Amino acid sequence: MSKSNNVYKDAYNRGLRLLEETKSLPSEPELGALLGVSRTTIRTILARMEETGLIAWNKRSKTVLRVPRQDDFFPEEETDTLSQIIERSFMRRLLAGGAEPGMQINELELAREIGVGTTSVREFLIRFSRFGLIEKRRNSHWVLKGFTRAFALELTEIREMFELRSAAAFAALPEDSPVWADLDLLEDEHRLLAREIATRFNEFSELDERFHRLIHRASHNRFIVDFYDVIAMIFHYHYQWNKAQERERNEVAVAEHLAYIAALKSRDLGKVDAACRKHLKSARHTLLTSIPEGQQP
Amino acid sequence: MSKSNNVYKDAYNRGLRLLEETKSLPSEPELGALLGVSRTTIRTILARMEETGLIAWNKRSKTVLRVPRQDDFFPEEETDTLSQIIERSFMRRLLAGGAEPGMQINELELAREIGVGTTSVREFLIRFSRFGLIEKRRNSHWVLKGFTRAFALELTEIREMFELRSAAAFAALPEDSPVWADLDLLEDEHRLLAREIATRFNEFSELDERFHRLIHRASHNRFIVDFYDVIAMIFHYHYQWNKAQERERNEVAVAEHLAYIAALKSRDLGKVDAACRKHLKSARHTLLTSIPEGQQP
DNA sequence: TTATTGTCTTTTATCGTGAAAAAACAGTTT
DNA sequence: AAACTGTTTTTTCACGATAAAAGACAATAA
Repeated sequence: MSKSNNVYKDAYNRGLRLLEETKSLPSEPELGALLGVSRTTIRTILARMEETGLIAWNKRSKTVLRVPRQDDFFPEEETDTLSQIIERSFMRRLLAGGAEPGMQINELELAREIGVGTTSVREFLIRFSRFGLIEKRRNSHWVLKGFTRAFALELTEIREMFELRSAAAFAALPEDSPVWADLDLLEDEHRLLAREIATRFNEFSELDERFHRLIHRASHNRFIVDFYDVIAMIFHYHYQWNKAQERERNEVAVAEHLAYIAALKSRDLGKVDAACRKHLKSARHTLLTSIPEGQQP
Repeated sequence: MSKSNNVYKDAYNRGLRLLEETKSLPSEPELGALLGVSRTTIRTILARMEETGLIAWNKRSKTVLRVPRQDDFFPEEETDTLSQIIERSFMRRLLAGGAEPGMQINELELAREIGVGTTSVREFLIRFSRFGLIEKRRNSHWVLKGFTRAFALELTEIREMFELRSAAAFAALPEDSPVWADLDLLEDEHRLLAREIATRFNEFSELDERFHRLIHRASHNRFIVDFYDVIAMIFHYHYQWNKAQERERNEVAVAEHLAYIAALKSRDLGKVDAACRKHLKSARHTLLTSIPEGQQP
């Protein structure tokens, strides 16, 4: 196998959802823009849709014949990127315990275990190295630095530095900047979530990321914006392994976000600083308490 | 060709220099530690040294027979890593002009031009992407963001944030920390260079990097330490293309460093902050004035 | 018995190759 | 003629294979 066709499969699945809404599909370039793939892939999708009797396709006319059934969709797991598969697998090992700091990482073994080529694993490790959890020894193996307390402290130190600066930049943005509308929308979503926190608390992490990314973007600094990838990645997995008091934690965080948003809207730099600091402090606390004890150096 | 033996060649060249100093070489493991390579490579080196009549090798005894000549050394260019070759080639293109921001980067074309496989180029681009000069479009090509004024400003913003913090951490280090001795040594080197600046001004860049890395290390934060790689990389190439007033610039910088060092030794946070700010300001100015005009967006 | 050498095994670095996906080009339709 | 479809070319992505380099193990010498 040289390259999986997950791009096609994922786009196909998303394309199926379009069939539920319309009686005929738009032009190929339009579909390409809609699904974010090339026309080549669109044509492969259309070909299969025709084959399975979902549409009648003749040049410009693409008539929907029937609504897609559950078994028309490709299985979820076949739509993942190789790097997503590798990352998940790698993080599972990392968090499963037994992954002590200092331990060496074997490309070949990882590749065999996950069932992929070594090149993909290498490329993943290179990409992953910027998160600061692993390190390469010159023409030799990788070393696991581990998700330790030191890591969490170093991460949050930078995060706090960057976010305080971004928040200040945000508050200083002119009245007519479109970000204020974005902020209003996010505020509404927060209020809604706060009201239904009892049942929807697990939707917070996604909202959290969108909120903080909006703030960081105000810095207009690529290094600050990019650094949020590290935070997002850590929090993504952190949310998965630390379910203790998830509802309570998220409830507190939503309230802090609302206070933070109010401070931003007030444009009062003192208030912004205080609200930001308060939220970051509790975020740091949450992260620190969740570090597995076995991984202390 | 599947893998070049540059590790061997480079270690061999460094090994030759040992022959000039001693009459017999130490054990294989010891040599390995000395040259930073495995025993396998050491044995290959010894085998060649024996073959070319440099040493007599019999088990433990490795007697030096003659001093190495110039033609015993492998050519300099054969000792480079592939990634060094690719980086140099890539940067040359980037700085040669005609590399407008937004331009797309072609892996295959790069690989062909440099005469290497696509895998190596891909891995280089992934590694290089953390410098913020290029960006990947999801399952498509890379896009050049370019060495623009915006880039320089974003870079220096972070640099200043990080260095001010590191410098403060440095000054707060206890009396008995070994960094003070390192600082003393660096101070001496600065004084020496200041005295002979007329002839040795081009040695400043290397000293500059060592000095700033020492400071950054005091932060004890991997993200801060790692970020210096971005700065070092930019300054490395910056020094190559901007030779205007090099002597004057370096003379000023050496003086600023000495003031900075004095401030650190005084442990007076106010003085440290002032000296650091002053130096960073002139460093930023130097960098900004050197940005090629043609690359403004 | 401990470090060192000789030998064998494993892992990393790099390439060429082939399928998936993108992009370019050419011919059609409205 | 502008946008679309059909066709061809190019590029990206991922693999297996292979030489370089590292590492492990057994045999040996101090």
